[in-house]
Amino acid sequence: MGIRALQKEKTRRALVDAAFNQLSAERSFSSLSLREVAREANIAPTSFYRHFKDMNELGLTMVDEGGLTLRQMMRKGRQRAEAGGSVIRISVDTFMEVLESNPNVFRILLHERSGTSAPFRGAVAREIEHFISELTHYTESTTQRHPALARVQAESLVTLVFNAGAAALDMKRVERKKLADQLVVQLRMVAKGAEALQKKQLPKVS
Amino acid sequence: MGIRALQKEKTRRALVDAAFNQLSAERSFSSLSLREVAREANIAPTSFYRHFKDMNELGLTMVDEGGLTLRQMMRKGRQRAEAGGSVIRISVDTFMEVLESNPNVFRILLHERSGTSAPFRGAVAREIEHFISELTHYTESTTQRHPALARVQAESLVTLVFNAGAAALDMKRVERKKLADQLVVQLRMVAKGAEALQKKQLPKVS
DNA sequence: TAAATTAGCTTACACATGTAAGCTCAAAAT
DNA sequence: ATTTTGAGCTTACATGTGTAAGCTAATTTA
Repeated sequence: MGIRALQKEKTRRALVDAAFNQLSAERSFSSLSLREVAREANIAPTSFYRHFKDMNELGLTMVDEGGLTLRQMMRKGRQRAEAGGSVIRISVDTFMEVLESNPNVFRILLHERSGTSAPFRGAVAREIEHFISELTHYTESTTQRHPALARVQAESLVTLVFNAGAAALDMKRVERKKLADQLVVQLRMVAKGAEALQKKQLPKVS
Repeated sequence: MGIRALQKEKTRRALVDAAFNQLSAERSFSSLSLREVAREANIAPTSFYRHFKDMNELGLTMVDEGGLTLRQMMRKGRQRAEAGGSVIRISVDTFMEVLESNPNVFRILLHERSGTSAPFRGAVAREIEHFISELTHYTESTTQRHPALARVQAESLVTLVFNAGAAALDMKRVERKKLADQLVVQLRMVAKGAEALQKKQLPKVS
């Protein structure tokens, strides 16, 4: 990589990081202006265009990058669970830790999921689909769950986790701990329910 | 009511309606400008202030009004269910009908729930709390569910319904029908799971 | 009937935005 | 060694914004 391409990559990262750093509970991506991001990254507004066609392109990059980050960290958490213990409990704890250390990564997914840009909603939906898909396969491989049911179960779980994540963003540590406990109950409830539905549909086995 | 107060009320309604009508998949409340809303309502921009302190006040009014509308329609649906049939099925169908005829009422709740204004998030949270509360009481009165469990169950149900509603907004009738069916399965799953957890915690009864 | 109130108007201002045009000068290619 | 490329810059412009100041005219109150 030439010295030139290297510097370009560095500036591009500065732009992405600047955008992520400007996100907060009070500030969504769509409320950021090109000029603000450029200012934070220490480049002239018009230089922005050397890296992204427009703000949308930057935002979509952030969604992709964010989804990837989140999935990687959740996978790490699942590995932790292989050593023993409740997968649900450990996954929830991992999720909450990720949320605490990377709130803005989760924020952009959360906000743009119900945002006003169809491309953004699509990008977030794709990321969530990855979560659901991974979880479906995990469930199929660790239980005797019927594929279609495993899928519905995974969708429910991911929905509940994301919803709790959204609530957690507004909370302090102590409340968050309580929320995590409630989430664990919710997830166990879904798991139990899926089990029950499975038995109902396949009574011949018992 | 004097002829003057009457006209004022009429203009106020025109403002609220104008704002609701400008909402769409591509347009959130926070992206509306005071001038746009005033234009749509056929008044001068500065006259807006005769009715609302600022755009936030208009928005919070819309959230309150929207939440009320939604709850009223869901209550009507529950009455329909008293005549017989699955409460879950009928409630889901009612919800989907409401969504189809009042998409923007749901949109503002959905979007501002994860928006950038704490007051808005609070207002939406309060509306959702009403839903959860009503559903918790309903569950307690129709089953022998433990209060705390009924609450967690209701939270899960409302979360899943809202999530499905968000997805439904981007869909056409046929897809929506499929989504409704999946949602019914999810809700039954939660109900079954709650039942199972209840029996587990109170094995002495059986 | 006279005075007070007020919904809605017009005009005006300062400000932030996206982005077009065109320059510079160091790195890369020839 | 010379030419080409391109990342980043400065300047400039048109547009939409929130809202302050102050007028008008019709309703309401006294």
